[in-house]
Amino acid sequence: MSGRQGPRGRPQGWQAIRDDVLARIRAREWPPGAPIPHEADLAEAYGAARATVNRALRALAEAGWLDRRRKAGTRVALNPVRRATFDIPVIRLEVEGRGMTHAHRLLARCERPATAAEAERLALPAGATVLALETLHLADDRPWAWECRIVWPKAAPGVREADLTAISVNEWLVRNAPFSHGSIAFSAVAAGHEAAGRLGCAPGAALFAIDRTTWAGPDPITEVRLLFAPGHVLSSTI
Amino acid sequence: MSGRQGPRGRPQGWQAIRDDVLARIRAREWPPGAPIPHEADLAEAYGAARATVNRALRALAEAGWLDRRRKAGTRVALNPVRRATFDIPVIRLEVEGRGMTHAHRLLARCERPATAAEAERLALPAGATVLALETLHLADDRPWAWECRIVWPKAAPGVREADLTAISVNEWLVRNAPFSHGSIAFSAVAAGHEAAGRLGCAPGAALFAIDRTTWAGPDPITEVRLLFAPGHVLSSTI
DNA sequence: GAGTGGTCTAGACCACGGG
DNA sequence: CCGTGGTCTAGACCACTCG
Repeated sequence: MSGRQGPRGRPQGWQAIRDDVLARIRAREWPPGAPIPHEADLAEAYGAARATVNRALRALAEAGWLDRRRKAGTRVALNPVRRATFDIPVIRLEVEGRGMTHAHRLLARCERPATAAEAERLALPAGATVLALETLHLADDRPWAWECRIVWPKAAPGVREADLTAISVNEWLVRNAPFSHGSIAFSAVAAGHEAAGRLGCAPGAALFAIDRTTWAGPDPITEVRLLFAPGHVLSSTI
Repeated sequence: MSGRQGPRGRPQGWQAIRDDVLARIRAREWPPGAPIPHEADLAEAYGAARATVNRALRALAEAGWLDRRRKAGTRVALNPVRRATFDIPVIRLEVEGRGMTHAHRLLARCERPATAAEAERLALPAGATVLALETLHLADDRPWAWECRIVWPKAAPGVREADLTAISVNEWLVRNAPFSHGSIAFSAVAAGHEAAGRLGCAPGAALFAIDRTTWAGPDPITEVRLLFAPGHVLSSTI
């Protein structure tokens, strides 16, 4: 996403228009809530085609700076909602990306009927059998994250036969069971006795938690809770 | 981002192409790492202009499904990195969006020289004076989040004169000091005695923390730590 | 060097939704 | 109703980068 650049690294084309419009918003030339000129007018002003202006304004709208509506026109967003985006990599790559060595241990693996609560959350048929897995991820031989997961084998064909000691479930699913959508939630929880034992920390320690559920169309693939060892930080730029 | 829809809600145009390509990726017709046909070929196959195919493929590349490089062509991404995006709204709107009433209390406000650590993190000139603020956000009269912040008035002109009891610093800055970039980090921390007192929880309770620093070009605007009352969950869809 | 994606243009049609 | 943004087309030039 570098974009065309001029002699001194200054963007050209639609990116130049985007930057100029953004500069005017920042300079309060077009204050929050105010309408900005129509695409056609801007196109003439910039000496560009309307499609080029459209490209620039669309980028600003996607970034939250503009509100665009047919007929109503384009306005500077009242509450410049900023979005933070996080990549969700395979845990192994996340660990390796921090310069550490990753390993994992499959602590438990069993097939059992889904509990009533699980069946409801995942819209599973009554009495469905799920694969329950517990994995400990290590970074440089120290506990990194404790992963508790259930998988619906119907939506992840082959998972029963996979050697999940060689490749972590996490990675197997990423490669073999692409999902269409899902939900993710971040929170802070106190370590229970079991988590404390797995992660080698004191009971009650503050742990960063990620809960994630993924679907392939109407079928649930997996539901997982990740508890990270104390001190874990998830960061990004905005 | 609704898109043109056909008779039964099926996307048309570039979105139809995007969905079809995505379906083929999911169906392993084009497995991870494999090249997909050139834009020109796809345009002919779909009976569309190349620009339309380009729009579809660009959307898939932005979403992480495809890797595109000039000359090398377009390939299915090897590690389908998924991104989670979170909106960062004004706290008041976040609270109200959950159906509660928001209020805030300015607990402390003082101007003081930046500490050495702050000056280094924020690249402030030696001896710079910052505005230090402490705010408690309430939802339905119960503690919601405790906000500790420093602001560099030079980058937020007018903040000294603002009545921060009427409008929270958070909101004032969003409206009056747009930032160009910044960093954000999520973590879990144990409540100290002060935080426990502010948030009305037990010392040592697991709290969800957000640390954020924002800049206007080369100038730092503000650095803030938000500690949320126990049980806070940040969720999103992917 | 040459192939591929990135972008621009000029013109056109159309869906949406404010008034 | 009808203005505005959303999208499509056909053709063109160009930047990047692989071989």
